Amino acid sequence: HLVCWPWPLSELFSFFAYRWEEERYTDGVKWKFLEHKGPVFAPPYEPLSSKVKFYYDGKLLKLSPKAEEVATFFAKMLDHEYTTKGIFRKNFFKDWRKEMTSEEKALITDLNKCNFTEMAEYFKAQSEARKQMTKEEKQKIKEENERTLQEYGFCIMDNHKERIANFRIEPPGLFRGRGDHPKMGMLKRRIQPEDIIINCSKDSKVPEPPAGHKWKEVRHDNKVTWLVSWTENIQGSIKYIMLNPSSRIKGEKDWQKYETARSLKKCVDRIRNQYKEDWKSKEMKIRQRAVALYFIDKLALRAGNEKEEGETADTVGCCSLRVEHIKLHPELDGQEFVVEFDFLGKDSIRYYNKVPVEKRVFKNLQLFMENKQPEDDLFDRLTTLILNKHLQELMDGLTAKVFRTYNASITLQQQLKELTNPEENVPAKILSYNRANRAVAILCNHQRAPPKTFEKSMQNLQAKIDAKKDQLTDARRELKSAKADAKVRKDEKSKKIEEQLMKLEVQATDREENKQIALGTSKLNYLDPRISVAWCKKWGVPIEKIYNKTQREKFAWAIDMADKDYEF
DNA sequence: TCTGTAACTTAGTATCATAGGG
DNA sequence: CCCTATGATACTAAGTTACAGA
Repeated sequence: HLVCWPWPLSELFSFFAYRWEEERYTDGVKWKFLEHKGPVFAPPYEPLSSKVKFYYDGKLLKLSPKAEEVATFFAKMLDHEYTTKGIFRKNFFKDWRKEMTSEEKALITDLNKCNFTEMAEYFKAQSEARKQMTKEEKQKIKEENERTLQEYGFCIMDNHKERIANFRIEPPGLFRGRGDHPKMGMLKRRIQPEDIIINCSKDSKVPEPPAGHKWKEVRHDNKVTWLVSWTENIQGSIKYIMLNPSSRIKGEKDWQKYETARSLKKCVDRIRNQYKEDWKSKEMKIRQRAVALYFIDKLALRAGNEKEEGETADTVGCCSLRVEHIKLHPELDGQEFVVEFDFLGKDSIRYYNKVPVEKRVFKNLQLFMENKQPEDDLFDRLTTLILNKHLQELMDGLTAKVFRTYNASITLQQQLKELTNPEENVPAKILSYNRANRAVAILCNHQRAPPKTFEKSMQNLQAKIDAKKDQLTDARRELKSAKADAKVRKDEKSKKIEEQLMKLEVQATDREENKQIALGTSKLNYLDPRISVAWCKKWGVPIEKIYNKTQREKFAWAIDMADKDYEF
């Protein structure tokens, strides 16, 4: 029979014990049996009704189906700011023209003369209509989605029925990278079965391609975890369909990641002493490596691989920092040796920080910057490969990103110890948890755009608080004037209101502090879940207050494993 | 040993679903 | 009961690291 996550503790342990002891999977074998139904393709394009008009240079023009499809991609984005950006428009227009007939190509030579407004309005009306659907219509769609999920959303890997993460092929559309992306606006082409590589086991039932089509390839590679792959046309990179985080294969990997971070804990002092020594090395290469590692450790910076210029947005990590990204202040606001960082990191999120450093680090940075232009590499003798090779020698499995995991998790554990007040009630404890989580998010620079409705929602909450305060005043007045026999009842009532007020105030504080901070990323990717589970058990906070259903599924292994005394 | 590519994790945001207040 | 604010989920881009092959 098929066993789904979350499985019982005994089974989890016996499974892993079996794996390690019997070495069931050696040499990178990831599974023995894999069967699935293949991907779900994007729905085919439905040509617009002729009532929806497109105008070129003020004149009505019926586009060929291919050109029309691409035009609708642009029309759907019309009220986004980026359709006004030069690069977006240039890339879009170039790719759109490739889809045109020769007649269209000859006629349509200027994007500024294209009028997409009727198309845009048509799609807006469509989405309005979708919102206005009756309950029954919505229910029907929901059931349809559920059927698709049941058919395509699961696979069998070894003895488990597992949820697939992304079983739908990405639909065609216009590419919008993050930040200043040189390829924004390019056409992301439609993926056909002929583009798809299927991966499954030899003894499984191979998924059928859609009628009249063939797969590009069917392979049986059990050294990888993906079920389906295709090559995307913007960067030429490979996209994969893989399993959900709740799956055995992902959970096991996640666990392993935190175990590696815990082994760093055991030797981090030695490594820190070593890189401090290396600041004095006579070899420039070693000094650069040591200063970079110090940044990675202290500031939780990413490794910073080299990137191909012009292919992606101009972002950097530690090893790819340029001279222009830091400023040295021998003295700033009463502090000595301050380094001011200002650069765009992953997803073009700005990293801005002023950090006092050891004198020796400061002097080294001055040295690295000597006779360089702003656009030159700060660490010109260093790459992530060199750094990771060095780290591998210091500890088995150590790479630059382990420091982020380690520092995030250890920070959570410390902060929880510091901030949790045993006397406080559950909502206050949860505020402490969120504050500990927040300290990590700040360390890892996990930012978000303040929600559009932020101000309004704060006002609403404040109004609720004010109303509750009035209610409390009334209740207390009633209590005072109440007769002896009603006193107890009235007192309970004010107590209840007090508690509600306190809850609201905690909520307001939490929300305010969280305005531009995203907690989700660290919670999902950096914090050893066993720390949180242990904290919940220790303080009697229900785990549901910390992890929602999906998160509990992802961290099922940790929920089973950790007791209240777990130490990262 | 170097380089390019494959594999897999990490990331923010758009969209969807639903709980809870009016 | 309906509506909307909010949390959950879907989506897919953008990183890191492992690894194959020249």
